[in-house]
Amino acid sequence: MKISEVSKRSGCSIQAIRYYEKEGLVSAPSRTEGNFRLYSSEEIERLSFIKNCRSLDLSLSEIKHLLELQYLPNTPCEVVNVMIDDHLSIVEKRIADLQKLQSDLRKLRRRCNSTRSIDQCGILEALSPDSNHSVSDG
Amino acid sequence: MKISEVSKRSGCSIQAIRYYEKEGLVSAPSRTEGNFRLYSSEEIERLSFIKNCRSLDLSLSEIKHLLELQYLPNTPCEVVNVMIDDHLSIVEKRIADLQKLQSDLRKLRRRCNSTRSIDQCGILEALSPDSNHSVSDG
DNA sequence: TATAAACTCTATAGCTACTATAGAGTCAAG
DNA sequence: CTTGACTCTATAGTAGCTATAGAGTTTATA
Repeated sequence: MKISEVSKRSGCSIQAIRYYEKEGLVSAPSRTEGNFRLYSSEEIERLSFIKNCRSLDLSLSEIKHLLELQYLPNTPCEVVNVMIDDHLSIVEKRIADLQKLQSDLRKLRRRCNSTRSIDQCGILEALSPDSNHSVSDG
Repeated sequence: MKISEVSKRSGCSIQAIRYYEKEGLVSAPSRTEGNFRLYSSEEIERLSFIKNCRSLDLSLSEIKHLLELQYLPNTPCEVVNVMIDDHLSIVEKRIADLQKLQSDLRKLRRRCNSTRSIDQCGILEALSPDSNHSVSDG
C-alpha cells in the first residue's frame, strides 16, 4: 500500500504519517524503486491506534509510551491507568479555567450594549487599567 | 522608566513587551544614549490594557483592533460587543469539546483497574482499532 | 509513444504568543 | 577599575501538525 491508501484507512493525514515516522511513533517503511513508501496492514493498525489516542488529545509522547508498553505484555497496567488519570486531571483543570474565563467574559459583555459609541463603551472602560470596574468584578 | 520598571508595573514580561512592540501593539519608545528603551507612564496603561485582554484570552489581533478603536471614539461600539460575543462562542465550544473528551476519558478509564497486566489491559484494548469497544462506546 | 494528470518525495515556512538562551554592550556602586 | 545588574539583538524552541515549492514517479489516455 502507498501512503494515500494508508492515510484513508487510518484516518491520519499523509503529512501526519510522515511526521509520526520522523518522531519515531511508526518505523520507516520499505520503499519502492521510485522511493515511494510501502506499507503493510500492520501499519494501519498502529496508525489507527495513534489516531484513537489523538482524538482523546493524548500527546505524542504519551502515545509513544503506550506503543512501547505493548511490547511489554507482562508489565502491570497501572502505568496506563495513571496516564489516563493524569490526562483527565489536565482536562478537568482546562475546563475549570475556561469556565472562569467564560464567566469573566459574560460579566464583561453585560457592561455594554450596541447603542453606545466607543468613548462610552462599558467594555473598553472595564478593560482599561484605571477603571474601577475591573475585568473580574461582578 | 526602563523596561524592567514597566514590566513590573504592567504585569507584562520584558520579552512580551518587546514582542508587542515588534507586533505593533505598542509603538517603539525613545532610547537612551546607550540604546535602552525609555517609557512614559502612558505605555504602562496601554500595556496593562493588553494584559487585561490577554487574561481574557483575546488574541493579539483582537487586542490590536480594540486599541485602534480607541482612536475612533465615535464609532458605534457594536463591533466591540460582537468581538466579545464571538470570543464567548469560541470559549463555549472549547468547553463543550473538552467535556466530551472528559466523558470519553472517564468511560475509557472504567475499562481497567490496576491489577491487570498490559496484555489484559482494557484501556489498551479499547484504543486498538480492531476492538469492539471503541473509545466513544458506553 | 508522448504527454498530461495524479501521486509521491524532501525540505522549509508557518501557525500562537511568547520563553529561553547566547553573546555582547551599558550603567551604577564600591 | 572591576563587579554585578541591567539591557540589547538575534535566534531557537514550544506542539502537532498544515501548506507550499520544486522536483521526481507512476498511471492513464490520446
